[in-house]
Amino acid sequence: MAELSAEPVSRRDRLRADTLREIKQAARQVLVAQGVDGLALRAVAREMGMTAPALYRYFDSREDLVENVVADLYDELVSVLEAARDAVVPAEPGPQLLAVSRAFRAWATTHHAEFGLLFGSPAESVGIATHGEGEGPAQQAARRFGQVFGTLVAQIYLDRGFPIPADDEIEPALQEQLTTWCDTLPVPLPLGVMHVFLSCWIRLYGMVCMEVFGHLRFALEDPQPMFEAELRDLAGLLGAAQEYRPPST
Amino acid sequence: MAELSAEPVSRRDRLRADTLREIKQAARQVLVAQGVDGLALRAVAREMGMTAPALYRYFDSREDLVENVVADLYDELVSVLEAARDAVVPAEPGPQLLAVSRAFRAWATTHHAEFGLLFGSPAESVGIATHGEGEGPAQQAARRFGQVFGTLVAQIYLDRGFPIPADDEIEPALQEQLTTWCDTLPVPLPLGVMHVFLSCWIRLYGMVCMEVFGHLRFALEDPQPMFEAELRDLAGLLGAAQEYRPPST
DNA sequence: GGTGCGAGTGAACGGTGTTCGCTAACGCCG
DNA sequence: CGGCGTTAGCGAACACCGTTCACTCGCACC
Repeated sequence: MAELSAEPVSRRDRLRADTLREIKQAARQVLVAQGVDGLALRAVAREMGMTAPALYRYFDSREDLVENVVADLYDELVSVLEAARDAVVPAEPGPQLLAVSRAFRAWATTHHAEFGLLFGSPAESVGIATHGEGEGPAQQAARRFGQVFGTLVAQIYLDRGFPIPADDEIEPALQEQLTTWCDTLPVPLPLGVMHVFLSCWIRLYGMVCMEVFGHLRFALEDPQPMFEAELRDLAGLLGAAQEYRPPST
Repeated sequence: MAELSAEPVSRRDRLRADTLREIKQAARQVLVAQGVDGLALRAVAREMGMTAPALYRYFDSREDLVENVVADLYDELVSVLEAARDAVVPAEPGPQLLAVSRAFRAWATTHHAEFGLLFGSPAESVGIATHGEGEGPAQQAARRFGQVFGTLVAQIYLDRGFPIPADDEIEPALQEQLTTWCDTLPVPLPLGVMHVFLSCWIRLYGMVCMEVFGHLRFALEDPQPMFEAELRDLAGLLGAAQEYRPPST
């Protein structure tokens, strides 16, 4: 009952896939234990009783490994967000977006190093490596991540709408870009929705980023209340002000 | 006429200060040329015809050097922002804030590596190094940087006011923190002003950060129009909607 | 059952941050 | 003016890094 189908999964391939998983898992452990810059090939290899050159059978370079770890982290984050979303009853997009946003902040604040890798400066991580050409696995995973928020906002808009700027209120240069972006979506939406979504995401990203990177300590010791205030404001923008509820915890 | 006063500036101290300046300048050149992770002690020393161990006469560690470079970069950024502010005629705080915000984005987009060092993940730069204890030179410089925006917002509020939330509309936990922050200011301001300022700064930071770190490429090719749209929105929040003007360039 | 392929190793190269012992020049004081 | 202490700077060294290369071993397949 194992491989009835014509899968070309030889025993070797299976072992290889296992080691590949184990490497990424070890890399992740090193990442959380030692931080981003402590993520050394030799450390990863040591973690799993191997030597550093052996890793080159599985990844082209440290950069390549990091990129795959990033992709895995995105996928894990997406799972966390989806779990938070699906735990909301009744399943209305407004409260779901609140839950997902809170889950995002919770993940970020409890996964410092990982968050820095995904959302910090890509100077020494990834992003421009496969620059210009086809997007690497990290970019694709990042896209899946964005879709969690995007589809919820789209759902809210389609369900009952919220105030959006008219097309001619948007600067032509921005209009054009939003249009080409909009054309990549399966469901056509007004440009104003994309605008509002971007603006909301910028605020959420800015808030969480500043907190995790410690750039909010000059004013706030515990940024959680400020985060909730921003969240309430964002809910208002999406016409869900009456749906805002204080955090359950 | 040189040192008539009782300054204890011996010739040695003067030379030392000069070399210290030269080191930081060289470090900056290496930073812009090689990026953040290329900022190696040996590279800095090579740049100025020295050897790496000699740098330890001036800095405790690479971390220490980077922290001082960060402080210098903050100061330079403050100078740029102040120049942009003072070039506005007539000197009204609304247009000045617009100019400063645009100058901030311009500096960020043209000084990638430096921006990442100042506003990116502090994992491998600075910030938690002097953690808990007295703030290092970088923190102080960051404070001066924030004041450029803060005083302009305060000026706008004192000049003609803008809508702010009442104290009892702010969650108690946030109220308390805003109060302790407010108490450090020379001029007492309503808590709502601090709230609005924080919210605006979060949006500005989020926008610029996402652009510089490339996290906006999934939607926009040229983030400038979106930045202007956000700016106009922020001007509206500060009751300066009618003062908004498209960028001069 | 031999053979080829691939996983894994150890050594090596050039690079890094950092420490230590040394030299040599400089400022200060007698 | 001469000796002395301080200090800037150097070279070697250590441990670590990413990466390459020659090599061995064991499994899979013909």
